[in-house]
Amino acid sequence: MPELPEVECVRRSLKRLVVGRRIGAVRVIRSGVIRGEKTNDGLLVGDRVERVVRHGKQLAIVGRAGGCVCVHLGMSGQLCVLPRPDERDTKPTPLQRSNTPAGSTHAAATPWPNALPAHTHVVWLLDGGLALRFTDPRRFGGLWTFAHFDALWAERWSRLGPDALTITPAGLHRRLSGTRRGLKAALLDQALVAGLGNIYVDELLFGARLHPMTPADAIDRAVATSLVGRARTLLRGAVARGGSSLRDYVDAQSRSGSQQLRHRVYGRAGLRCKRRACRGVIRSGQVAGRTTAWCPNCQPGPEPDANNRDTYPQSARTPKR
DNA sequence: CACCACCCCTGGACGC
DNA sequence: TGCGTCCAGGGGTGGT
Repeated sequence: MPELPEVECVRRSLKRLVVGRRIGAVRVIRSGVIRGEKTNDGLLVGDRVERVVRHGKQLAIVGRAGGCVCVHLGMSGQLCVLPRPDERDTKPTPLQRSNTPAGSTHAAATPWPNALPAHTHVVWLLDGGLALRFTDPRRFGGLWTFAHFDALWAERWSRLGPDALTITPAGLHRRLSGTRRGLKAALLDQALVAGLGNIYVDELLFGARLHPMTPADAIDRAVATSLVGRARTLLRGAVARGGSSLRDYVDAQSRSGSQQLRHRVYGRAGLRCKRRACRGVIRSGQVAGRTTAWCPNCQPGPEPDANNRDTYPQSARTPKR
């Protein structure tokens, strides 16, 4: 669920709360979520947070000594900064213990926060009495540790396209003209442009009045320019509203956003098009393997492949506003 | 290269 | 009320 705006909101709130703080200790509850060195060094223990960087949907917490932890929130990941419980509050009770996955080690020499919500995988203890928690029920997200920020770029972020907020019209045009895929598939491809997901691609295509199956290489320079402008407006607006909180998205201060109230097609299958002059009904179907919503009036184009099942009736049953 | 199916995983919605 | 089933979603991988 977190796409560029939500990840940017996490970055900003995280930056306010953790930059300059020292990481005193880390507790790894589920080590499987960490790829790369699972050592104290890899997880910045003993280091001080220098900055928090975002590219596309990914974050990096960079330490002063140069190491960094890349965070991908996947579908349900959260990074939350909270006051760390007092030592006297951290004595595990039977109830709290039952939340702890079997196999986790309770090396309780340090005052660990024990009253952890379910699906908490990693907890960093910061100075100033704060704790940073990584939680992710569905575990589509994860952490990648790197000795240097450059290594994160070399090994991971270089595979991504330009960030959706900084891509140039010429850059997008060139990249789109290199593929015959539909716009929906192309814009979801993080190697083409980084940061867009299912929600914002649908919203962007609606705003630009482009059908999701429009061949990407049919986009001319002028339309690419318009897409870049619309994407910036859409994404910046969403950041200003704190992102889209559909299910469980919150920023590092546990605040939810309100952009979901402005969605014009996503989650609105079966409902009336919000464009005043349009009487259309939003439909949805499978495009590029994703549930896709569009207005057939505002976004004329081919119907999806006849073999694709049309999920319209099912989606219409549960309009998410 | 393009595109597909499949997998990862859980909670929420739904049907009975 | 309670249980089974379906499904969303990003991204990686392996096959066609």
